[in-house]
Amino acid sequence: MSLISKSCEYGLRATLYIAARRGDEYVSIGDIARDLDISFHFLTKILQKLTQHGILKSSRGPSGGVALARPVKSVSLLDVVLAIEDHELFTACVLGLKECSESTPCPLHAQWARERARIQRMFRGTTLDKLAKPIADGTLRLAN
Amino acid sequence: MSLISKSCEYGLRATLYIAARRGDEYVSIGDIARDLDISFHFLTKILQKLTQHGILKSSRGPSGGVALARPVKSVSLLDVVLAIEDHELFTACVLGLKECSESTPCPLHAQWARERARIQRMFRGTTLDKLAKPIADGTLRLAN
DNA sequence: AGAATAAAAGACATACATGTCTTAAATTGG
DNA sequence: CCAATTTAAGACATGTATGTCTTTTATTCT
Repeated sequence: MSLISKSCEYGLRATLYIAARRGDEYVSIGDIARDLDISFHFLTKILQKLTQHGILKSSRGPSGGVALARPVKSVSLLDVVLAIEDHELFTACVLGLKECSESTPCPLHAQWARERARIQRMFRGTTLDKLAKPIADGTLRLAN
Repeated sequence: MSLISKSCEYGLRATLYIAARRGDEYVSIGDIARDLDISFHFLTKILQKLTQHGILKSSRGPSGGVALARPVKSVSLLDVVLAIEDHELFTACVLGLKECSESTPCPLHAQWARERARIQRMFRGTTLDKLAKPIADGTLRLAN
């Protein structure tokens, strides 16, 4: 398996792509799909979720597209992940037990709880503005 | 998504179950499936993989079943995970890029590489013997 | 040897994620 | 108003993980 779904990967890459292009100006989904080599229609549905969650705003018609609905600095990767992924990512038992908590732990509960909390902090602590510049200037890339 | 697949969850729980029953004596897959509430035929296929990887040994016929092929102390959870899961779990890019490494990193490479290494260490450092006792005496459980 | 037991193997079915395609609705510019 | 553009919405197809069922093979016990 993988930590996050393909939908989530696409959503994160697209959001970072938008942020790297100033964020406040509309970018067409077709452009994003082409540059990031993602299926256009599939990406459209993913970005719709982000729009519905208030992370992106959209505009139809010529010169339309999607843009960030909030300041780059105020959007974390966790916001994007939670808008697309099931919330259970950071709460579910690593062994799949329904009831797994401090009081009724599975054999790996303590160790896994620590790791997933770290991962969540990693996503929460990374805001779009921190990555936008190196992406914009080509230091970091969003596609192969 | 989840960190590991259901197959992997089942494989880990079954292996821990076997370890908690001394490990060296054969346990029928039917018993494991019943106690852990896992589909019998599905579990059979998963445990076959573990047998093929030399983690379990099996015996057909009456009083047969599966048992650990090696001492409990020498089997780590990572051994089980890697026998079932794709090896890419601990190497793949979190954003799904094919080429993602120190030299050509994605925007999250550095941070994710650190986390996935920790998770791998968690699985590698946890051997069956460390969990067998608390499971055997009921302190920790493998099913709801 | 024969019957019972249990893993091995593989066909088949189901669920869900992913991907493709078509139509509708909204916006822009001439 | 009309044509072009672009998101929205939903039907449909494909792929993969998961789950079920049947048959085969090996082993044990009588």
